[in-house]
This record gives sequence, structure tokens and C-alpha cells, in this order.
Amino acid sequence: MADQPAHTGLIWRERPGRGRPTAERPTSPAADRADAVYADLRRAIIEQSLMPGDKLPEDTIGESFGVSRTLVRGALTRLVADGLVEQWKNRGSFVASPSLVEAQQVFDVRRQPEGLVVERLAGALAREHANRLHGHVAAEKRFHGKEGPEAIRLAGEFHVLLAELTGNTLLARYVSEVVSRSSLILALYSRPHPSECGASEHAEIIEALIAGNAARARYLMDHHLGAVQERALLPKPGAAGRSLKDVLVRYAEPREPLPMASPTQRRA
Amino acid sequence: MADQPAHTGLIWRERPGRGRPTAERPTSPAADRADAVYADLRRAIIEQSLMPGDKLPEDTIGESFGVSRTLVRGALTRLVADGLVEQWKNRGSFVASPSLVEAQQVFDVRRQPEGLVVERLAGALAREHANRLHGHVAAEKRFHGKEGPEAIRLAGEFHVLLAELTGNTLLARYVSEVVSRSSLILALYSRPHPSECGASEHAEIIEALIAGNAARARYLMDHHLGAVQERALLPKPGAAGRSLKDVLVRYAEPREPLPMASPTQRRA
DNA sequence: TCGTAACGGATTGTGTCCAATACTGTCACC
DNA sequence: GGTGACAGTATTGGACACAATCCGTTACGA
Repeated sequence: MADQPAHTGLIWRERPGRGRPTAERPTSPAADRADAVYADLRRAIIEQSLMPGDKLPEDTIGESFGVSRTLVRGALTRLVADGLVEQWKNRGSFVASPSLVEAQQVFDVRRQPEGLVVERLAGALAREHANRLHGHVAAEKRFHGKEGPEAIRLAGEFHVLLAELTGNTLLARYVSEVVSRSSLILALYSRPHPSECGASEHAEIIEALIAGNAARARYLMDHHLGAVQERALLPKPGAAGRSLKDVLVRYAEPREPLPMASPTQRRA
Repeated sequence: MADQPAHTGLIWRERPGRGRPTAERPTSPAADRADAVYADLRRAIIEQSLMPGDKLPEDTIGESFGVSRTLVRGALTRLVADGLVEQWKNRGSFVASPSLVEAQQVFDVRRQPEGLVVERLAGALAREHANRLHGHVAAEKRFHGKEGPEAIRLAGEFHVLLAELTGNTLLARYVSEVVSRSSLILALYSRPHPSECGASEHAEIIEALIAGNAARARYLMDHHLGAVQERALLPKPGAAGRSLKDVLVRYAEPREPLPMASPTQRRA
């Protein structure tokens, strides 16, 4: 995520042409700090360093990053637009806690843009693109069996990468957003599962795309998303070690943050 | 658009339960002013009172609405997320001017969520919902022949209304966003066309939904969107009264705002 | 013991200030 | 006549300070 997708990464559009006037200014590049706050916060959420429901106080975050509340607020506003953060009037910002219903809706919606992606890409994959995809899957497989945050992030980034290859900026943006939201949902609802078998499913999709079999690619993608959804939303009913809170959280519809329980802060 | 769609209208989520503590406070309700700025700006853009490329100076807008730049900045940030406004570092904000390529992409993407909408709604339309839809179409027909901004707005709101009826918040949000972007594109590229025949197409879709014919509804929606796209992006090549600028604007890829030409301000 | 009301602390909401940057117009020079 | 550099001006970027709101606690009364 070094250079992240254009849609979500940058507030300010670079001016086209006339190459940057002052190349590489040594001091902190002003507006980029705002982007840094946004990117770091976003990544912390997706990697589950910040869990759903965690409080995000403006001043605390500002101190951590060495910026004022103004910039933090801007970053939070953008994260709200991404659906990763919720804001409550006079109470502050929290990492979003999508309800079970909202989670279902996310997966419901997600199949549409992702279906379009594979349709566009089937048979239209440049050699170099295919290589990048294979490389990504290889990276995923290195995490096979583990279930750390990197694994979740990598799995999501595969879908984003796929979408970006279509060249359709808006499409890439939508996919990126639903993927982010899915990561959040996984953090909230999914039980630890032994092995993330997503990587091999990803590989299958790539094969179908290279073969130019649009129908099969769409079928595979649909199945893959269905599998992810199932893993996320249908944990074993009688699983041990399930706390009351874990159960109840699924039924709290408009996810009001718990007033007291919120830890003062969490750092990535 | 009195009470606009939840997703885009409110920064702050209302606290659930415990009915509002201080009912109807007389003074301006603080955060609502920020929402007002956002909503009015958004509407001004969609109704084409503000045209693509128009400059949006923070202080001028602030004066117009009687708020400080802080609130304006927040509203602009949200409009950026909606794709209605572009920001350029140290140059300010402008009404977005999607390129022809981006416009194509918007319509390309748009069919997906809208297809899902009619699929979900086919045969699942409550009587009251059907009535609301019919009422809306009736309102549209009142503008038959005219081509004012209200007509464009109403046509767009039909799609948003449809999406909201699915009950899927995220889906409604996506549709709302692509509809907004489409309005912008219509403002940029479409030639005045004699009669907006969209209303009757909308009526046909409603009939198919009531009949529970999902396939036909999806077909109709697809065709409808195709028709809109064609009207928007394929004007008569030899149309008279076409200025050089009108032509060139279609080929400027990364839409940098013209440094000089921007009118100092436009008021809605 | 429970319910209600008031107080204090903490956090956010908003406005305003100063600095940095880019654009525009003018002038000198080639 | 055209190109380049320079200074003035306007606008934005960011930070800070004050005010408003809300939460949690405590004290009081039934």
C-alpha cells in the first residue's frame, strides 16, 4: 500500500503536466501530512490494530501524529465517507461497527462491482498484469495458515488490485470501499478459521481470466465472495468461549458506541 | 430533497433511542448548519446552478451561508468524496469536470448497482411503495418537454428513491452517488434535447417490478440507462452553436481548472 | 434501596489568526 | 516582438483558543 489507490489516498489532486516545481522539499511536505494521517489511520483499522468500536479522539490522534486537530478532523471525515469510521454528535469518532444487517448488505452489494471487474478483465489481461496478480497470490500463500492482519489485508488488496487493472477509476474506488468494509466485518464477526483458503480461490480466478472465460470467472468470483461471506457471518453456533457480548453485538442495530467501555486510546 | 438520503445528508449520526433530549431547540442547531451548507451546495451543483469548472472559494461560500470557513471546508471535503467537487492543492475547490472517459466509466459502473436494485425490488414492492413511485413519475411528467434543472433532478431522484426502497443503505448510497455524477455529466456534455422521455421509461420499470418480472425489469433498466448514456455522451456531431471550448473540454483528460477563466464566484 | 437532580470533567464544535503558496500583471532584457 | 524574471495580491493550509454540549458521578430525597 506504499502508493495507494488514487481515489482514496490523496485529497489534493496533483497538478498535471509541468512536473512538480519544487522537487522533493526537505521539510515535511505540508498537505501530505494530512494524507499520512488518513492513510495510517485507515491502515490501522483495516489491519485491526484499531478494533470496531474503539474511540478515536481528535486530540489524542493529533498528538500521536504531531499535527493539530484540524488535520485529524479532515482525515476522520474522509474515513466516515469510506464507511470505516462513525461520528456521533458531541461524542466523537469511533471505528465503525457495522451491524449484522449492514454486513449482509455489504456482501450483497459487493458482488456487483466485483462481477463487473472480472467481466471486463476476462481475456483482456496484459502479460504484465497477470504477473502482478500471480505475484500477489504468491505473497498471500506465504501467510497460509496464519490469520494475522496482514493476511486479511493482502486478501483484500487482491480484489483492489484486480479492480485497478480495469482502468476504471470509479469501479476501483467502489471495490476498494467494499473491501475495506469487509475487512471491518471480518474483524467484528468472523471466528478464527484455521486456514485462509482464499489464495487458491484467487489463483483460480486468475486462470479463468487468462483463459478468457468470462462466465467462469464471474462464477468463481461469486462463489469466492460467497465463501468469504459465509466465513464472516456464519460462525459455528455452538462455539465455545463465546461471550455474551460477542453474541449481543450481532443484534445491536444502530451501533451506538458504549459510553464507558471505550478504552481511552489504542495506538497502532 | 427536503429530508435527503441518510447516507450523504448527515455527518453526525443521531443517537438512537432516548428521543432527542432537548426537543426543537430554537437557535440554529449547531451541526445542522454544516449539513445545510453541504446539502445546498450539492443541490446547486446537481441543479446546475453551479456548472462544472466553477470555482468554489471557501470564504465566498462562507459569507453566503453565514458560516465560517471551517464548516465550508468540511462540506467541500464531503463533496469531494461524492465526486462532485475537485480540490487542487493551494488552488482551491472547483465543481468537478469529469472527462469523457470518466463519464463513460460512470455509466459503465452505474448499471451494476441499479441492476441489483430492480432485481431486489421485483415482486417485492409494497403497495405504498408503488404509490410513491407512481407519484414521483407523475411529478416528472409535469416537466415533460421542459429541460430545466428540476427535470434532471427529478429524473435522478427516481433512481435514488428506487434504491432506497430496497432497504439496503449501502446500495442506496452508491446509486445516489452515481446519479449525482451522472447529473454532472449531463450538465457537461449533453445537448439540449427536445423531450426527456425518461418518465415513461420509469413507468415501464415500475410496471415490471409490480408484475414481479425481474428479468424484464433488469432489461428495461439497462436499456433506460443506455438511453440516458447515449443522450449524454453522443450529441449530434455537427450541431450548430458549438463553441471551441465545448469541443475541447471533451478531450482534456486530467481536468485542470483553467487558471484565469474561472469566474470569481457564482451564487446559487 | 432506588430514582432524580445537580455538579464537574472531558471532548467536541466553531471561529479566527498567521504563514505559506500560487497566480497575475508588470518590467527588463534578448 | 517575444521571453524571462520579479513583485504584489489573493486564497488557501494549518493551528489555536474559546464556547457549547454531553457524560459520568455524586448527593439528596422518597
